[in-house]
Amino acid sequence: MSTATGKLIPGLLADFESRGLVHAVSDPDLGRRLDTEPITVYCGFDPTADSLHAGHLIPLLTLARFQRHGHIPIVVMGGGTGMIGDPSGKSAERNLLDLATLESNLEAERPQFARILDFDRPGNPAIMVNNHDWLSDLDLIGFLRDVGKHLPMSIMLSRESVRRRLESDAGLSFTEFTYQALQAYDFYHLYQHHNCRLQVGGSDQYGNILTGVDYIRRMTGADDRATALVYPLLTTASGEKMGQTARGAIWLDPARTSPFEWYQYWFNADDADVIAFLRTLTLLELEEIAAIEARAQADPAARIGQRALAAELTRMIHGPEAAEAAERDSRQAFTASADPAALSGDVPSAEVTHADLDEGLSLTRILVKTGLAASNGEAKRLVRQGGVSIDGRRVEPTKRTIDKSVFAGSDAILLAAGPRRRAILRVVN
RNA sequence: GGGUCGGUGGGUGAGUGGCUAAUACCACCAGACUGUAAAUCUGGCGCCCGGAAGGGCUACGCAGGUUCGAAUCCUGCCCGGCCCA
Repeated sequence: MSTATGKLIPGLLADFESRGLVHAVSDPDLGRRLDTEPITVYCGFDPTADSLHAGHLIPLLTLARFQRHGHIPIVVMGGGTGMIGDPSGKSAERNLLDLATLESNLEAERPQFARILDFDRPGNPAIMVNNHDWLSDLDLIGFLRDVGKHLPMSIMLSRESVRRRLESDAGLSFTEFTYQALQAYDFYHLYQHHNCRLQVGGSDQYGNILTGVDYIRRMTGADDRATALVYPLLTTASGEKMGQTARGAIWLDPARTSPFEWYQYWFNADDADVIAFLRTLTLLELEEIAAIEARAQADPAARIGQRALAAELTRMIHGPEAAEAAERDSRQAFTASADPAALSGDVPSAEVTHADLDEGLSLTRILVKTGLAASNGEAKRLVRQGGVSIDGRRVEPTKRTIDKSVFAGSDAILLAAGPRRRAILRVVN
């Protein structure tokens, strides 16, 4: 983390391996190369939303690890390829995004990258480029002659992502098929203009990246090789995509996923996942993680791993103050004698007036208003099933309304829905 | 262009005129047990109104039509698979 500028720290590939972050490497010599010279490495991101989400943490951190070891990371925003859509890992043809949307998404994500990568680091600053800048210059005939000519059809067709889609009912359009050619061209462009020698990505990208590696070799004939390094696609112990919930992705943007919710997501990680998450999703040293693991095993009920994971990730994405607040809120909101007035604004909340209270409030509406239930029906169900409590006391399944008596003189109450969701209801005037 | 098969709720995928807000599995939610974990068991899982009983609305690619009644039949269109050209 605190490395002298430009100084190379050896052992990077071994560190990746120890963390379980190496699925495949195309050059067996990569470890040595990384230890002897600074290498420029890139990873592509498709700006499909106006925020990054938890699924982007691994690629983001991968680049950060390179930078901290003295290498130069390039973030390639897929402004051009985002208009095409990568078939890898997708079961259906993707919606194409228009340029204006991509541009605004890209701008929104830029500061999120800057939280993890240092764009001003002396010696090896991170670089961000948009592949629209060069892909949009390509003309069809030039592309077919200069790029397409060097891409063997047999290899491109044999790619797992392509084959699977061709065999599926969804099919594959020429446009999507072309994606790997554009990605190959990206790599070549960066090889030429930024001296980029390595591309990293998820294992589903391996074929695409190798297409680029081959293309560069054909074009340059150089033995200064372009290389592919891919990490395994992480799933949770129950086989789910990491960072996805039934209600959708969890986001880095605090307006989409509050720091409290972000903290809670990681706090709720399964025991079976938590150590792997610490290794792959944080920059904590392996020895430190091993120490956490030992303590966690000695006392699983203390959820030491989850605490460390949630704290570390919240600090990384939202900063130390937000992390401390999330920790405090979580401790407070999940004890029986919680004081709702002491909770920060990051805990979901809603407000009612004294006049509302005098009339009597529909419990159903309050649950919806605080976001604890998505619809009135869901809220009623929740109450009927005994899943709601107020200030630590179970609400009777037959209860329909609440009045000022539940506030007992206070101006806020803590609502709980099930074991792991909390919200505050405040009275205001 | 011709033929043929298909498009169902978050996912997979049944259903081929009323018994179907729609089988099953997964995911998800709640309860019990726990540690804000896992496993297990129980219940639930479109939207609105209602304390409830119940009622209303919307939904099976899109638009029309037949019928007392359609996810199911007919016509046209859109999208996709496969075969032929």
